[in-house]
Amino acid sequence: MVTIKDIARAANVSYSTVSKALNDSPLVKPETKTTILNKAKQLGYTPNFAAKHLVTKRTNTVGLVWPEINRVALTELARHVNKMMADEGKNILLSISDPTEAIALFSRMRSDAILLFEEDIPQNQLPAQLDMPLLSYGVPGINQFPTVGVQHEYAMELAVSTLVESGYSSIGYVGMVDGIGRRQLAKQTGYLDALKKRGLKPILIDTKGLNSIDGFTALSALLAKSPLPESLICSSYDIAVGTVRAIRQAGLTIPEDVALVSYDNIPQQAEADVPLTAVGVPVEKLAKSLVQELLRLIAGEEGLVRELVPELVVRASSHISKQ
Amino acid sequence: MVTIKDIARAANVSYSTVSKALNDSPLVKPETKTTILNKAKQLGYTPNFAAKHLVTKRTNTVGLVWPEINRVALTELARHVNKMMADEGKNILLSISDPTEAIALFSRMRSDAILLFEEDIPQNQLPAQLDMPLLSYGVPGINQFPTVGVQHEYAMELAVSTLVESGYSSIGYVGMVDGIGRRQLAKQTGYLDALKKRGLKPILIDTKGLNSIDGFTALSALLAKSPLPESLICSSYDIAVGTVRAIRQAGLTIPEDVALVSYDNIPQQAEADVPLTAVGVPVEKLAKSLVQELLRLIAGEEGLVRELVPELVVRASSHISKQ
DNA sequence: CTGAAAGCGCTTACAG
DNA sequence: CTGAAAGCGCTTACAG
Repeated sequence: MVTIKDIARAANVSYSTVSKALNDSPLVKPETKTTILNKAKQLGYTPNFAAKHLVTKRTNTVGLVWPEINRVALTELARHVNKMMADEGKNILLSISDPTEAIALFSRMRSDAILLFEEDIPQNQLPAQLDMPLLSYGVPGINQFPTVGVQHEYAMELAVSTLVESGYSSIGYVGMVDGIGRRQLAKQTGYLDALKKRGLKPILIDTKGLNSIDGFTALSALLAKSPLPESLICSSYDIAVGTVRAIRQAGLTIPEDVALVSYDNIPQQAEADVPLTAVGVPVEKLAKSLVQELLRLIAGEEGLVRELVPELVVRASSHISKQ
Repeated sequence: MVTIKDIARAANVSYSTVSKALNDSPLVKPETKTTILNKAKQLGYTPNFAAKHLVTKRTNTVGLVWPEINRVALTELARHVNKMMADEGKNILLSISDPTEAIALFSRMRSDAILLFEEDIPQNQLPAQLDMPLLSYGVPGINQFPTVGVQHEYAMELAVSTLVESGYSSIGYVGMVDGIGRRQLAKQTGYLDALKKRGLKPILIDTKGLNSIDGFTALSALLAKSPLPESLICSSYDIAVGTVRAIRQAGLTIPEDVALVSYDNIPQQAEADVPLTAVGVPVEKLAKSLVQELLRLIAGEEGLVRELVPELVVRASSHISKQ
């Protein structure tokens, strides 16, 4: 591989001058700079990350630990974070290995920071001393590192409240009910609390899975044996997609026959078969918050636990058109 | 961060001895080794990848370029490759950036090799000179780097042939028909050729997408207006999942009312609602082949273009139980 | 068996 | 503006 020494030789300067030119230092004469840059391109020079890192102590790399790589909303979030970090000159590198191994890897690589999409890593599964900031996206409480989370309970309160204001008192919840994963559990709890507070009867529809097809299957089964509630809250975008299909399949109309509010504030909700009313922290805000926290942590500032406030976006699916 | 010099100081030896001990060199006395290893653990030492790489010229890292991160079968493949490379002491690092950027990143990082899951990168979008082996998983032909591919056409021949042998002459194809992506196109071509060869009439059912829900929607729409073909070939596991649901939803039985063969040879096929007959290169074989090629390339051997031979696994979905 | 020395490819004070 | 020197954290011949 070509190094700055090769360029130096080709351009007839010292390699420290090459280094400065490559880093666009004002200390080098414009003409020299041009010559050097040309030679570099001509030789097909690619800077050596490792060597640079060794002296600068920065890798400009953030490790993302995400063994699952699934869910539309999480993928969307990863995409935004990747893009926004790139704009800051930081590269996201993803590992799908077990969290413990992935963290060890990023530690050896001296990533500037680690971002955890895996929510359920107890403190004791972490290396005893990790000289590296770590940020978790998830539900605070299970461990004590900095976390960006979402007020899932409040999101459900918003969802229930908009339906109640529209006159609904029969409100079902479509989601994975057996509480695998703290995020799912928090949503469900929020729903139950919001109904209880209003003296309404909860109707839990268990999807037994998190894919759109699971939402579809649960709703189809329900439709086959009993009428639907007047309105439904879907626990995620994926679930909502399946739910909508099942409802339309049965010849029912949204929102006329059943109103629907979906979790996950992502643009895809607007492009569903029926534009979906959604609650959740807008994915751009979530990504921005993660990126800001990451940058703060990298800058050596104190880690925080933050919970972001969900927002409600009303679209056709929860709004009954008067005719 | 603690370095080998810190350990040397703590263990009262030179840091070159520490280096040897850490690498389990036979040149260092067992007792000294033990002392050093203990001190290292005690101090929470993590080796610095960059420094090591700088001298050894190896990063033991393979970059995976996969902007999409979707599809069950691809995720399954990534998981297998990740695991098998880990067993070889190599770490897979995934980038979801644009392929060009991702490749540039892995180039600066001096990955030992790059694996492309993105199939459609023309040669001219690559850096002029990439001093690094690159392996593509996909359809050979669009570029000229080493490729591991699948004989999609033969897979479809297998699928059609097993159905024909079971007595079917009405065989539909469920998939994304407008040819986005060369993998999809190859499957479709294989199907059309296999039918043509037998003088059978092709029936293309366009899913207009690659998610399970797209398969479901396409089948539902079809069921609503006309009877199904006697048998169907689904272009992927995701599509098959949706297809099966739609068929059962309509009160039909597999394989009695419609026989089904699915693409993608992954264990998940056996666990579908109906165990699915599947064609494709078994995912472990595919992963093994990718890993072997990668290791060969890393060892400096010549790059090849290989196409693997799909296999047929017969399960209940294509087998009519005589009663 | 142990240690001193050179060097991997860079950046960055420091002289000139 | 340019270059020589030191040093980042390691490995690996080479002496002892």
